[in-house]
Amino acid sequence: MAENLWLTQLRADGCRLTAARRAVTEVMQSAERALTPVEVYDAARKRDPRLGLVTVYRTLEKLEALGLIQRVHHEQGCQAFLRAGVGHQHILLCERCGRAVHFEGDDLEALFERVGEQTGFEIKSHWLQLYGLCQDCRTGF
Amino acid sequence: MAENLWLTQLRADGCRLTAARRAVTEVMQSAERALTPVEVYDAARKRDPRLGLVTVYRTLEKLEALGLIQRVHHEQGCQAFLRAGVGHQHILLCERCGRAVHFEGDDLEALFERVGEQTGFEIKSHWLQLYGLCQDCRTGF
DNA sequence: GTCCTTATTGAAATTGTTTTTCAATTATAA
DNA sequence: TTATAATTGAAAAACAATTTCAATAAGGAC
Ligand SMILES: [Mn+2]
Ligand SMILES: [Mn+2]
Ligand SMILES: [Zn+2]
Ligand SMILES: [Zn+2]
Repeated sequence: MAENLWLTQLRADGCRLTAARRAVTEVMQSAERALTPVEVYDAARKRDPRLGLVTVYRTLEKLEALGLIQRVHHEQGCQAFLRAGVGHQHILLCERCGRAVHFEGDDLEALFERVGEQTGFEIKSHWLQLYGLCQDCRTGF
Repeated sequence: MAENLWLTQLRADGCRLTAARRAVTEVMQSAERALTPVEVYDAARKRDPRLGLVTVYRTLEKLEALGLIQRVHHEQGCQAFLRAGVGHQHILLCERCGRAVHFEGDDLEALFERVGEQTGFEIKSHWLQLYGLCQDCRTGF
């Protein structure tokens, strides 16, 4: 069988393993940057030419529900998906090529404390995204 | 005349002051939470019943270009607008009632330093949003 | 105030995206 | 194999945002 982890997860969730799901899964697993549904569609049809866009939407929804991919918010347009990070991580995006990297270790407790006191809010969660230039995009290309 | 600041800014940008712009401006200036274009439309029509949704889109675009309002990204749906913060500020949102508050004073230099070294990225900017419960929503209401 | 120019407007049409519906297909367990 | 029910893609529908365009009206010139 030699199933990869995501497919095993899908199966564990009661899903059938279809050509469509394999194609979308492979695309998302190997993507270095966040992809829109249409981008996933175009890439995945190279593996399964009969694939429909509707199924891409449905599969992305499923993968997101399983925590295998996550939505990436961008200044203009927020419908791109990326492999999810493990545990508590955030994303660092290259402004030029779009490459996405996860990082961890942000320590914001002191900030929460102070902001909570100043505003009367009880801070529950946060959302942090960094932007920059990746190694390749810095050095020539 | 007694024009308020946003209208003055619009005029300085060469805009004419119309009923539509006054209505949208007033709505956005007094909103305690981020509003979608349709929400702005509904609220602003109470002041200018002839207002069209297209003009709401156009006016929001203009106000955003002038830096008077900003887009707020939310897990489901990212087309809401809010008064912009002054200088370098971020947003704190109430998960229950949507109330939005600006705060400042996040110091992330050490994080950037470390993440930059680990990833090879040159960090250019960042995006931070906090979620929680506002005073009212914590205490009964 | 009146006139003139031109930015602005709203309705309608268009475009683009996401969701729903449904009959045909097909993965999987028996 | 066969039976069953999940899954699929096409088409339609719903929704969101943008473009087009003739009518309107803001604001400067007088
Ligand atoms: Mn964090
Ligand atoms: Mn900051
Ligand atoms: Zn790059
Ligand atoms: Zn609240």
